[in-house]
Amino acid sequence: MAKELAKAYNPGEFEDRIYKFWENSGCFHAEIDKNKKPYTIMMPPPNITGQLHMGHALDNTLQDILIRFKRMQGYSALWLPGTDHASIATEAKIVEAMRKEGISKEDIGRDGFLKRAWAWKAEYGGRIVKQLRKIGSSADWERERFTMDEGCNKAVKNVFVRLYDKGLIYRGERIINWCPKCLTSISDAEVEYEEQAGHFWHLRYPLKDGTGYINLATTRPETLLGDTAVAVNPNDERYKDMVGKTLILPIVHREIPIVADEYVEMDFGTGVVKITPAHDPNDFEVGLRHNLPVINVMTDDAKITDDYPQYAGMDRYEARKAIVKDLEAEGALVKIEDYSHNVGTCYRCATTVEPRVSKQWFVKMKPLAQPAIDAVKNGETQFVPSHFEKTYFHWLENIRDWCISRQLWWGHQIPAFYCDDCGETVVTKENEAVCPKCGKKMRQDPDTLDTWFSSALWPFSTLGWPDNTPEMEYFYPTSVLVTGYDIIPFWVMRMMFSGIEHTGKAPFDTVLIHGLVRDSLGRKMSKSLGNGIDPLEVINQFGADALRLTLVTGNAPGNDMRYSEEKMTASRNFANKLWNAARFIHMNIDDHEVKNELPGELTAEDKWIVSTLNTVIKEVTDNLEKFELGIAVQKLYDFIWDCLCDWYIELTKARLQSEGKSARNARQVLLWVMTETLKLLHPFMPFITEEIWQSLPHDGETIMLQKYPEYSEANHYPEAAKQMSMIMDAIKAVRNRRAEMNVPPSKKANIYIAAGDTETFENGSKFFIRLAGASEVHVAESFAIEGAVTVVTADAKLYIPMDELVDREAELKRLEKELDTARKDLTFQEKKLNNQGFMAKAPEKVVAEVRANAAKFTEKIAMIEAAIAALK
RNA sequence: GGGGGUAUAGCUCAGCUGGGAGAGCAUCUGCCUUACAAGCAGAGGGUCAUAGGUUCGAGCCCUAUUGUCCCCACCA
Repeated sequence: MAKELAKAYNPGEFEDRIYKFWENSGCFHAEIDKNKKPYTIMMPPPNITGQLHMGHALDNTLQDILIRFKRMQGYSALWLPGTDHASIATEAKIVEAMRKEGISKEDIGRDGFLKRAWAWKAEYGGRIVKQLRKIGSSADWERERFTMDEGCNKAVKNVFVRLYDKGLIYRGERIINWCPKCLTSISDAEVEYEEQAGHFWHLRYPLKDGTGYINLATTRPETLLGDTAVAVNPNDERYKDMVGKTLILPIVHREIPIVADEYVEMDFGTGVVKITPAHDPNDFEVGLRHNLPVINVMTDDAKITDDYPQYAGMDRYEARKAIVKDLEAEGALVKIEDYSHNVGTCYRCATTVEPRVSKQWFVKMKPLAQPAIDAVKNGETQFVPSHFEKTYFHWLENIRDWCISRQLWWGHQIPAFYCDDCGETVVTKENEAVCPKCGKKMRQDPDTLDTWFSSALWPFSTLGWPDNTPEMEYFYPTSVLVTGYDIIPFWVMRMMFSGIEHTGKAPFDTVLIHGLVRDSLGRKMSKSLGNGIDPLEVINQFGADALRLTLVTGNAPGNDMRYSEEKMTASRNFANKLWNAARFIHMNIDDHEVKNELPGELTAEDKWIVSTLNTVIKEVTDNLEKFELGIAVQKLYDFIWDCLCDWYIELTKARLQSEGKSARNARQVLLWVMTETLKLLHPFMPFITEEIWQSLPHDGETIMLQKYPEYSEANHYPEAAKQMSMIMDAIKAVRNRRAEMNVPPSKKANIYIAAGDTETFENGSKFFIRLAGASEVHVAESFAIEGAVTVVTADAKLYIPMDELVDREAELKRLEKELDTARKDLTFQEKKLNNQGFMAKAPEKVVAEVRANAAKFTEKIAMIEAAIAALK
């Protein structure tokens, strides 16, 4: 039984209600079903600290479109959602909250802190997934996971032990990026570089033998405390004799050698570099090559250590000032230059990173990277668009070992145990360990793992791995990963090598990459700029469907897009258009018994809309299969607005006002076409399509489980389509002429249509009355009419006798102009037909098209010439 | 320094394996034609960045140049 649609489109009235209906009915849930093919998408887990932003909205809209499409196609479509524990971000948030209460981490200890963290997660961790529901995400919430839940923890331990046993995880004293504010190591990928204005301090280090000095420059004079050498290029003639000599380090007065190393550029500065292995990654490498001591001069919060009493406790910037002053006093400062250079900062807190030598855990990357490269090279996984493969290769080919230990408490604790007595290390999945040598209880490594270590396992840890679960068997490898290009190095890459290493299979068939949502000026949305748009506010104002449509329209894979309110208005207007088309159909069917199927007998216009829809079905499906979502939705937009609303509904109005079979059939076609169209559109705009579908006569509980429309040979009517386009062309031409002559729509006129195909125009003559301002329509093969406005199309010549409007001169001029255009058109086609190369090499289909065009223009020319003759 | 994206109508962007350039918005004209003024009908507006090349044919493929954006590396 049809129920009433509200007068205006008001998404706020039904979106939440429909979402609840879906969620309660369980149709988001995917089951293992051997009669269906699986289709799997793992939702990139948003951080529990996160708030829904446009990036999430885009990412989830794309995934939801794909998953709804495949679900309707009959796949067992699993979209597995979840959240990420986001170690640094979450820990920072909790530490900050505690700071306001005057408590520190140490005050409450590890267990107390973790208790607080879990409580925080329980309270706020679900916020983001609630927000994801607002945009219509049809995720399987029954399977929702968390990167720190028991299953993920099991997978993490398993992976750690496996890689350790294979020698791919090791612990070592290395130089790493250290954040003095977060007090943890961070990986190379977590360092962001920014241009900063700084200085070049030119220093003078004296030779021990008193024979002279060596000049060099530094941007960080405070690291001088940790200098253990000075380096020059081995090929540098200027310093050839110096190599091997000893210098006295100013202030500290330590003896340091001059070494030769290829790393030094002769052309830069004085060609001399001071070497501080403990505080610079390159210097560290030089130090290794020359066996230099590593002297750490800073504490973990970047203050000078007690080894240098005159600076002890100063932070690095204070110490810099003091040291520069002392250098000057000692005569070791030559000059100061302004210099702008890139400084590494913590991606989380923007504090300048301090390179630091410390003992950390690493993953050996080279052996893992190669199979991940191969999987994409051999097509096991493909990127869309494919050029992102290059980014991916570039990263993997230049990869360095991954520092995975973090000096944080919120995360997966490293499953390594140490014996405080004998120094033995045990790596185990168990929760405790006893020293195999001295039998003492061992102490677990206090550090946790990089957040990405657990997200790297997301595609299979969520399916029960390492156990060989039925889910793993059925849903893995997954079908598509949808994510932004900025996440390729952090996550895509790591999932790829993890999946291959641990399951033997690449985790996805396709990686669909999208761009960033920028503001209307093209700027990245950011908190500091305050230009972020809150998707929830947008949904409140325009509706989730409109937001989804905006995000997917005109958005090609991999490209950034701009958000603007104008686009939202346009999308909302489209929703309103569809809504009103549905209301129109209601108006016409509500008082009748209307079957939702095509009638046996179809008129030309019925066949035209059915056939056009049929083509749209085929194209949209093809586009979706190829991830061309923006193109697909554009076609639906055009079909609905242009074909269905502006043409078909208008074409049927006259019939609908009549009685009998013709009206009955029109109602049926309208209902059927609308229903099929709603199904096609449903993945893109799930709420409005459900609401309308429910209101119309239908079978089944929800549109989301209807079969996605399929192309049908029976609905293919090329002949009717051609006939209708002849009529529509003629109607457009008449409207055009009337508008040109400023004839008001209220002024009707007779129309005489001279055409070869009189039958088609006879049948279509009724349309001219409603759509072309005709009072009467006459059709014949030819007419001899004088003093009429003449309109020529490729298929017909139309006369509109409007004596008072006819300006013979103007009419002649216009016709001559049209003749000229038609002749040019013909020449263009003929040129091709006379081109031997074209005739010999162009495909038959193209040649035939050109021939047909030539014939059309020839005919048109003849008609225009006849019209001109008649006027004269 | 290395890698990549992008350049199409006034603006925002599509353009699928090469076959006479499209949409939305904006502009202009005329319409309250009983689904919709969040609408209808019509119009104007583009040497597809530049220069070469491949091809019967190039917005699309190749080369170079220019503008612009991004990523990586980090010369102390």
